[in-house]
Amino acid sequence: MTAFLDSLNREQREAVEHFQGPSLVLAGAGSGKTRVLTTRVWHLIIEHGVPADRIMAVTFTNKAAGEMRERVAAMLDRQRAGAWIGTFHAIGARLLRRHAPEVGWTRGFAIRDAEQALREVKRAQKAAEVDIKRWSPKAVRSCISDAKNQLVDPETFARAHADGADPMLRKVARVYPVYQQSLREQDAMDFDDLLFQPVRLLTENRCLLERYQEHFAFILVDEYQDTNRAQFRFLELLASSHRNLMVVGDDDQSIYGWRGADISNILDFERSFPGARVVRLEQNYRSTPVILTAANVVIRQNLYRKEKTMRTERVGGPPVTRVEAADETDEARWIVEQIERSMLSEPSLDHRDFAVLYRTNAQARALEDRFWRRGVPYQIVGGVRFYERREIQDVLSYLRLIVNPRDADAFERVVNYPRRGVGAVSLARLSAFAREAGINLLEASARAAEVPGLGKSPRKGLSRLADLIRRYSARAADHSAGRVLEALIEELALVRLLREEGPDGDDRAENVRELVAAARQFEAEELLELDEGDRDTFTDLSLFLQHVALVADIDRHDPGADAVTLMTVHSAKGLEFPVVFISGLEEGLFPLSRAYDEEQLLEEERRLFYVGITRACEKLYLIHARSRRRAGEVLRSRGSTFMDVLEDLEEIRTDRLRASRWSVGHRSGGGRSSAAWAGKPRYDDGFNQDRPSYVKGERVVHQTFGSGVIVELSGFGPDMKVTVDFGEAGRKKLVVRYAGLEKDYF
DNA sequence: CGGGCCTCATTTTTT
DNA sequence: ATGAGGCCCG
Repeated sequence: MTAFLDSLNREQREAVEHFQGPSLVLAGAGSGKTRVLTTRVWHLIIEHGVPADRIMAVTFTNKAAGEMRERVAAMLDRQRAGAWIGTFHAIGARLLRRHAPEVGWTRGFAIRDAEQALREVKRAQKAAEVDIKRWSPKAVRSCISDAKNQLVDPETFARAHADGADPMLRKVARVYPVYQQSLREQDAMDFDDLLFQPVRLLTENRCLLERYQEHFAFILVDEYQDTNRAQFRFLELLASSHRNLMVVGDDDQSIYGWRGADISNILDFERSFPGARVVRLEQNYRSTPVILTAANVVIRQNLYRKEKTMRTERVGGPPVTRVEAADETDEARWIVEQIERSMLSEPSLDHRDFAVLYRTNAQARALEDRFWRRGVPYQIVGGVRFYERREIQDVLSYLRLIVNPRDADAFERVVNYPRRGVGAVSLARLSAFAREAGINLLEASARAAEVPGLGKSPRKGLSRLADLIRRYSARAADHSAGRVLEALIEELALVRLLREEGPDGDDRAENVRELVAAARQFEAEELLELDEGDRDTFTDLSLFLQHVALVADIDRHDPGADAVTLMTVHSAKGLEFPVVFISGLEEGLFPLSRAYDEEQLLEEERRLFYVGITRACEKLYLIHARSRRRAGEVLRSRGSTFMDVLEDLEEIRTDRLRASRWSVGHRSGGGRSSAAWAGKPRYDDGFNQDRPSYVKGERVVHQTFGSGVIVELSGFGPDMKVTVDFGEAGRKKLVVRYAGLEKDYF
């Protein structure tokens, strides 16, 4: 039994054996933190006799949760574990599945994904008469999301900003309450509600809070550096009485600041929980010292962090290789060839041992093209997510409507697919009727005959739809999700419909089939792990939808597949590969140009680079291209300054660059030489006299915002931005090359 | 009401 | 470059 403890180093053991009180484990990359977490759960159960279900372990991804669940179960040797292990969102949802009525929803509430939420924002903007063109729904959604993550409810927000100085916030102050009201009417929550509403629940219900404080005697949190305000508050509420809270994280790997993650949660943990025991895990078990040194040197550039240096007992290792390519095609070609070369010279390597990481999903395209053409197996994680594909959303919307007839978003998606002759006009008439009668759209459809002004075909289409949903709702009561899904697809002849759509139809039909398979798999595996109470309360179909709403694309990554992994650096967090290529290491791309504005953003980009480096066990390649197509334009670029601090690099140029006469005498960093192969670069350097330059205080005219005064300049070259005060229209930060500004000479 | 054409913005990362 | 969304016409 002590075998689990004996295999740990001193610090890991200290963390595992920590019993009561708060504790902060600063776990560097590759330091075995998952092992520490799982072993501690095991230790609490076996050594201290804590009942498994009184332990809550929170992770960042479903995948991490699954891994932890498995490992704990394995250690406990088939004793039913029963600990609450999951993401904040999953755990929040689980609590709400029990108590939602106390905050204004039913227990069967639907969960809106990002896209559904966006449509909801648009509807809310229309209802609140906030121009959708002037105020981008995406920006509004992100404002609302920020507010929820800061635990600001619609009323408080409206009170604070309705007459505020910021025009954007003034608009959001009108939209947010409408948006939230609409969600509630449809019995739906967005992702942020899964954090926000549990906090409300526990704050407003003293009794319940005490019950759960008592129940969750021990709380463990993974990836603590990525928690936001709402998550912190959730933990604080539950842990404030017993303070048995262990958080594990690495401030150097905090890369979700843009999503509201607050790095000060981890930096200030000792202040929030005085007396916390701090354990540092600085021993790295993953990478060669060469790679580790590179990582240390990079992250040391950051100021806003807790000082630490990862060390390893390993020795040697090949140098980090810096590769310069001509453009993204050349870059992709070189990477694929290098993988083939490596596998030839090192027969023990499999495709699965390689990963190609990049900053933005758009970069996957050129890479995929090359892998595909060379016939090298690959798997891409991220990009267009499976569950967000149009055909999948269409089918899922039927299921959503079957489970929850109040779901107007699902209704609108489904009402005219397949065609039922119901367009915008009919829908408006139906909505008006429904509103007047105080019923939902589905009920209104069942009474289509009474709706004034409806044409013959919409009338017929609507009552058929109502009938269809009614039949399937009945069927869902005693049939599995897979069966319901299959019957539905059959009845709607969806496969044929998709096939007839054209070239992509077959793929789409295939995806729909994959969805059926996913439902089947859910029933065979995941369903069994759920609460018995939940399984009694909800239909299988409802449980399937609850599950689908919370799976991310990274969860679909199969580390065992015989394929090279292509993914963003963000997605790669928590993973490791023997050989890692980080591609697109260019100024403006990695770091992304917008990060130049603020030191904090730049530090986050650097942490992201650090995360990328530390994914590699044996060999690391850093690749940059001299020119790259981005959004239709060819941009010239130079190697990322992030690489400048690295020493002892092996430096390579691709064949194509060597063959090009332009590479002779090329001044690195200058980026002045115009290359024949790169097409006509539109932006050469920062000193182009054809481009207007701006100074503070200058007057400019913008097409929509009118005349304004420049109050600030930032960025440089193609990324130059100006902040302009347009008076009535407010202050805007604009990218010069897109803004189409003209000088205002009065 | 639906199809096709045109414009426009996109260009970050995801539970 | 490419896709999504809006607008107009049949």
